[in-house]
Amino acid sequence: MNKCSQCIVRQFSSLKHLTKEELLRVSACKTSKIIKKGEFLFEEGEHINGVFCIKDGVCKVSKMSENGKNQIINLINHGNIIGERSLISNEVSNLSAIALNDMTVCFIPKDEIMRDLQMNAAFSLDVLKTMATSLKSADNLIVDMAQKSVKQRLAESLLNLKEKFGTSSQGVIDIHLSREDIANIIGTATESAIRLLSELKKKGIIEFKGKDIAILNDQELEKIAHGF
Amino acid sequence: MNKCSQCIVRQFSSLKHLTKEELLRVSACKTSKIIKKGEFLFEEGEHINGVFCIKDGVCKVSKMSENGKNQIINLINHGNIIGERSLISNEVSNLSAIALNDMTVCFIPKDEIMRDLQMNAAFSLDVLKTMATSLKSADNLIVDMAQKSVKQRLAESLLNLKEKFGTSSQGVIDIHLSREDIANIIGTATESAIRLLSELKKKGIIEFKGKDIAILNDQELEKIAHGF
DNA sequence: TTTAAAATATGATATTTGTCAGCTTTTCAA
DNA sequence: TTGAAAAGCTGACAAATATCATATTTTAAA
Repeated sequence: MNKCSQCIVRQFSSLKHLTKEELLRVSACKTSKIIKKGEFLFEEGEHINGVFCIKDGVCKVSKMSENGKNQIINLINHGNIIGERSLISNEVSNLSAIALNDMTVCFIPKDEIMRDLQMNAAFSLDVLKTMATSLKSADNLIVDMAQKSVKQRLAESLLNLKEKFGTSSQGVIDIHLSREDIANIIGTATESAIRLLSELKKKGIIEFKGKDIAILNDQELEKIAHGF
Repeated sequence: MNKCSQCIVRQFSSLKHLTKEELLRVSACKTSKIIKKGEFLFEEGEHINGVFCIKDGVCKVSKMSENGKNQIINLINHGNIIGERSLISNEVSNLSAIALNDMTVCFIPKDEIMRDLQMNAAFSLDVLKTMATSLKSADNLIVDMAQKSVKQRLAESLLNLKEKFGTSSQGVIDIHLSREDIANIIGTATESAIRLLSELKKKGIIEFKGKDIAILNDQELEKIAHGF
């Protein structure tokens, strides 16, 4: 079994504040899992009872609206932790997490995390800080959703994806999303997303072949995103 | 000077987890302020350097979008605390807070709160819980903004306002908002908000005279909010 | 490999929402 | 008290977006 002390998640998450002894305990009680592309990490309404450390892969975090449409709230990359909120608020999850590609994750049971939260102030403060940052992005997203046009949101999302996942040698953004997923990120109909992507392509601002998308003109895309 | 131990804010916020000694220290270093209707509690980009306890009054928490339109993210009632996020993330505020009526607030400087966060695990865990809850509502708001129509959002907002602020004897919701503020809550143009309010009035679902708004038919409004 | 299902694409059209203009009512300070 | 400014209201129209229909391409299972 792999040790948590060596894990990528430890480097990038609040877990870096755990002591050696705490890490050993976590190592001892964690379970490892492979989640295949398209499978649920967890579902809306589910008791999670712990947190997931993402060692490899990416998942989309989404929520069903009352209209029956899915909204993707966030994409979570390897190195990150997910599920800590429901654990802290002690409620069933209000979100679903679905693997976008094959994932390797570890599951740490609730009791261990809660114990560390209570005993280790540095850890607890760092989790607090992470949540404060999440709240800030959530606020920004609320404003964007409420006030920006679909075109602006698409432009911004493409830039965010490039920033978050990087690009391959050819400038292709390193994440493969269906048109439906893109639409569900920006909060629009799939057809609208497709149309606007085609429009950006026609204008030479982006290029794509299937799910391989490359941004050719970042500046122009930023202009659109910021409303000039 | 009033003691924090008697304060309404203590009853309803995480401060209830502070010990007697901690409360005394807070009492000693806090400053009291009157904020008049329309004045800023704090502004976007400002270093807050502490938290505000709202003893009386209501403020709107908003953010300017890049399009130059204001979005109201939340309304904060007396008994609550505001400003803890920027304090925790150690950044300038990304939000503005403006008094909707005359307010009485106390300001607790950053150092005192940070000290309590580090020393008092129960307090820190409760702040964590509060933030987890805020994140959940933020997620819900993102989904609503992205997926619901303006009409749905208006219906939902009216129900939320009634729930949050209660009603007077005549069924009038106990908060006075301008049409512009209502529009900025639901994320639409003022004219659209006015039009939809008129429509609801014409259908007998709500009644209003100026800023006095009463819901006559909660069920029907819920149907609209939930998309039936 | 074949083939059915899913994803992508595009046109036509309907609906929603925003914008602009002009008018009335309310508010508030001189 | 009054008059200017702000807020509220409504109509006409424009722009953005959703929906429906249908065709094409891609994917994946048999």
